[in-house]
Amino acid sequence: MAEQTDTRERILDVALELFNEKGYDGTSLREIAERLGVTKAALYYHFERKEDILLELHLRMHGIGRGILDRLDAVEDERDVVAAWPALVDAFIDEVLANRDLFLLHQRNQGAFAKIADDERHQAENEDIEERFRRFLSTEAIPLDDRVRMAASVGAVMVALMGATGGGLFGDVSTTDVADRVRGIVHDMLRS
Amino acid sequence: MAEQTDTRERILDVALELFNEKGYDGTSLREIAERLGVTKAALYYHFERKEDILLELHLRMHGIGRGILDRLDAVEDERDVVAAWPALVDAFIDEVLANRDLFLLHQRNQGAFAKIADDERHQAENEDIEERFRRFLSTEAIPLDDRVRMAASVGAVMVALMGATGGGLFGDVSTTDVADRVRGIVHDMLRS
DNA sequence: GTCTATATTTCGATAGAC
DNA sequence: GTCTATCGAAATATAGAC
Repeated sequence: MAEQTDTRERILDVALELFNEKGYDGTSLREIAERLGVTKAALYYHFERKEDILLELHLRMHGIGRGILDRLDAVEDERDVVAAWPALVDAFIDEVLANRDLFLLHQRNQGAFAKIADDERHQAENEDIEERFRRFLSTEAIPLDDRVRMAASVGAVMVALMGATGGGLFGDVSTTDVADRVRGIVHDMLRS
Repeated sequence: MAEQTDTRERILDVALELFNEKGYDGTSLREIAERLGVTKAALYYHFERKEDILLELHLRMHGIGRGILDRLDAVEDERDVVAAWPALVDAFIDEVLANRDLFLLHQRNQGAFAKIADDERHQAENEDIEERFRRFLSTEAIPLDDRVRMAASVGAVMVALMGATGGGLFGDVSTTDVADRVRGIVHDMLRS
């Protein structure tokens, strides 16, 4: 069985593609249906609203971030977070490499996500991971310099690595090659 | 005179606000007009098309980036770019501090900008600054490690500094305080 | 589950009075 | 320079046959 009930999966795949190409708002259900080879109405069998497609993709992104943040929460003393950070960044890099499209979606459609953030369905389950991340970076028990370093390391990974995988930011260089260098650079950045 | 002919300026201000809140595509002219206290039709007296509002904001962003990139082009030998980079990042930080909303717009609406990039009006004058930036990072005469460091430094500034100014990423810490630390961190990052 | 309609809303844009 | 009124297009969403 299963055979073709994974139309739902195919919808999500195509939607993710198109949302990254033209943005969430700039993508119509008609376009998704056409690229998928079905009609618009078929999409409504699988998702009640267009929003729900974006929401599901958001939740997957959420699951990825949660694994990392849980490891952050597991650190007993807040001041030990700094020591734990390099390993977490490595995990983050692995996730970015494996789920680049999802991270790209999140980065490029913050406006659309902000809209559905108010939604009950969204607020119910999960606490926003960005919110949890923010709380860590507001912890006064951690020296400000370390907190800025942690935030900066995330930005460094995002720009250097995401640019390398998708846009060929560095020309014809293998992604793993760039990833290794990013790891080295970020680790250096984190030893204050 | 001048008195209220700067409705044009107010439109741009409100549009920049809304584009950052809900994205370019997610913002309707009706919303802009409402927040401004005028009607939709009034907007069309100042701008022929919705695109033109975005385009004007884009051109301002462009003017900012051009100053920095020109200094990059002024470096004779490509391999000296690495040595010149720290000073350029400092200039970049200054611009981000002074024009945070414009940088946010550019970061959050890459898709919308890509659409108008094909436009004749846009292509005429200026070559896209991101394209010029990309070309530098593809220059094989510069060691890959240095190029990744340069890209990473931009990401570090964007996340740490933009987060600090807008969202209070680090709690109640002054922006200039964060900015100084970002400078230090990025300079460290750039001495290979 | 997917289709052919079609209802409903909203958007960008224009015309013309003031 | 701003308004009211409206047009045409495109979008989301629904109804009902198959």
